[in-house]
Amino acid sequence: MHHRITGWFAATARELPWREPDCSAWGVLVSEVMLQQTPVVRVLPVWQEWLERWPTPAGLAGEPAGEAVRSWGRLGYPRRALRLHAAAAAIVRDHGGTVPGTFAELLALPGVGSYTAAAVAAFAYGRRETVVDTNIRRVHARLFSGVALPSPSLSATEMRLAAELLPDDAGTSVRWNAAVMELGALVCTARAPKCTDCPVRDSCAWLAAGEPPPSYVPKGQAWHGTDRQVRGAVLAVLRLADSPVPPEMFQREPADLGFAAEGIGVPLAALHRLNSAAEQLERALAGLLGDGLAELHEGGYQLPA
DNA sequence: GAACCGTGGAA
DNA sequence: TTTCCAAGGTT
Repeated sequence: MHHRITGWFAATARELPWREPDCSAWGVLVSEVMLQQTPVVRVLPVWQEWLERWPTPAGLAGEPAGEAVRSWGRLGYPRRALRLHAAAAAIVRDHGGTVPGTFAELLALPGVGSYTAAAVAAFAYGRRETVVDTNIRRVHARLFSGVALPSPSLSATEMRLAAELLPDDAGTSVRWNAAVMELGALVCTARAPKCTDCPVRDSCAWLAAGEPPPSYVPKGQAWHGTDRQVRGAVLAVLRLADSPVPPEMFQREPADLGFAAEGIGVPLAALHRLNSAAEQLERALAGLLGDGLAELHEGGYQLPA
């Protein structure tokens, strides 16, 4: 099993910049955070820009948090940008500017949970870590448990299985982690898995069981009409604004604002098109302030300085 | 454990 | 057009 999957990986793995041998641990950390719930193709260009602009944690830590949020662009979940900025500051303060290499040290960084800590320790430092992400969970679920999808939340049983499967040798374990993840991303996908391309289809418990459907229906997240949608639209305005945006600008028709809406007219119009209640807009603004994604300056909203 | 947090491309 | 979901983390 290990040989077949790692052999497949060696032959077909994607060339990604954060997988290059000369990629720094900082580059790996940035990639892992950006890849949290965001597809590779959308991360690639933003990652390149970040690493050119901030090749070290100190570079990012030396700039306002708002610059991290602004350059995050439309990757989504912008709190990740804020936490990456905070992580950079912590790395400078507590680790002399060098990304730490142990699971525990990494886990202590803002925005770094058990997956990201294990992934950075493994992929940046070659350590033997039990890496479990959504891809690995799905592969294990099908291959060994014979079910279409893993349960909604990560269980101790799954962690135990992943730990047992991990090769003893550190270098081999790193390749194993990356290979299973890649298999889940490219072949053993959530929808329409490409089983004919799978190197271990002969051993798959799910295929052997006749591809039984999922035992539960994943409930999707609502989007239209939600606070999140309004937050996103407000933040799109703030990213483009080069001066504080007065609250009333979020309420009015952009056409009525005239030259005042110069530069932010498009995202302002998009926000207005949502036609959200004043109460919802206030909730979104308050939420952004509370999360540190925005701050008040001379009566207007702006990205954190 | 559940809720919440963005965005865009594919099916 | 709507739904699904992508290298999760925090509260």
